[in-house]
Amino acid sequence: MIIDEVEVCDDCCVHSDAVKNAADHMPPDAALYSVADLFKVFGDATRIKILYVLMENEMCVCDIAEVLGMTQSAISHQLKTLKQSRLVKFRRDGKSVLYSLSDDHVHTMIAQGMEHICE
Amino acid sequence: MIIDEVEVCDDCCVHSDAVKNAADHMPPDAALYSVADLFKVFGDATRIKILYVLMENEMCVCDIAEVLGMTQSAISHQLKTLKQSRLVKFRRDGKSVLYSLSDDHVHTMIAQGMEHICE
DNA sequence: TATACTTATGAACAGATGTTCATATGTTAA
DNA sequence: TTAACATATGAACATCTGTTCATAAGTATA
Repeated sequence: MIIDEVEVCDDCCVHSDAVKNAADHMPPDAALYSVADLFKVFGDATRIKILYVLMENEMCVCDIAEVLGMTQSAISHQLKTLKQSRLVKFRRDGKSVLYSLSDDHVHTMIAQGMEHICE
Repeated sequence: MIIDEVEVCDDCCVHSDAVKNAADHMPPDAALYSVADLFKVFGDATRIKILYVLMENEMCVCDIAEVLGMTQSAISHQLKTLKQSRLVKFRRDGKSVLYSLSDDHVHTMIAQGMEHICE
């Protein structure tokens, strides 16, 4: 049996009502890709570390680099990603740029993740 | 000034107390990598779609494949990833293997993510 | 303005990731 | 047991991703 160019089994198609139901309750594709992209941002140890550091203090780029033992460039690149996802905000303070967490979602998200792996 | 093989600025090192504080409050590296890995699993649209489908019904592999319009192989590979992260569980039912969500963490995590992108 | 300092960015490279294809494994029914 | 069905898996391939290196852009001080 061929449906939408994809070959599927016959017995399973007995569940076609379930298939239909699931398809109907699916959020729009754009939303699904957006959430996936958001999680992708959390899906890197360096970025998680940066977020943890910023939970303690507002911090400049080179301080973060020092805490993590990484280059300024690497941190700056990652901060750009975090900015684009609106997970961190920033303000200029003289020569430095001070980064901090955008809102409480970051706390909540990470806490939720930690909870899962600690079970 | 050189610290730990990484060059850092001098002015920023005025914040060395903040640096020290942040470093002290950092969870162990293993935990950080584990959370990142968990988020990485959520960081793919196909896997997000699979999880959404499983919110509605317990489902077999080829039904999921049909809903998403993807090959059985692609879905099976992704289900393996989801199993390894304990996000889905499964049981055999005759020839089929029925997959379902492991626990409520999945709901909570995705809801949290959705909330963030909808702001 | 000139210099030093802090951050941002583009290109390049290596390693990771998702899908496909072919096929193996496992289950049921004839 | 044999045939048909459902799922799992390994290898290969193209794409994506994170870091490095070099350097540009922006800011403050002499």
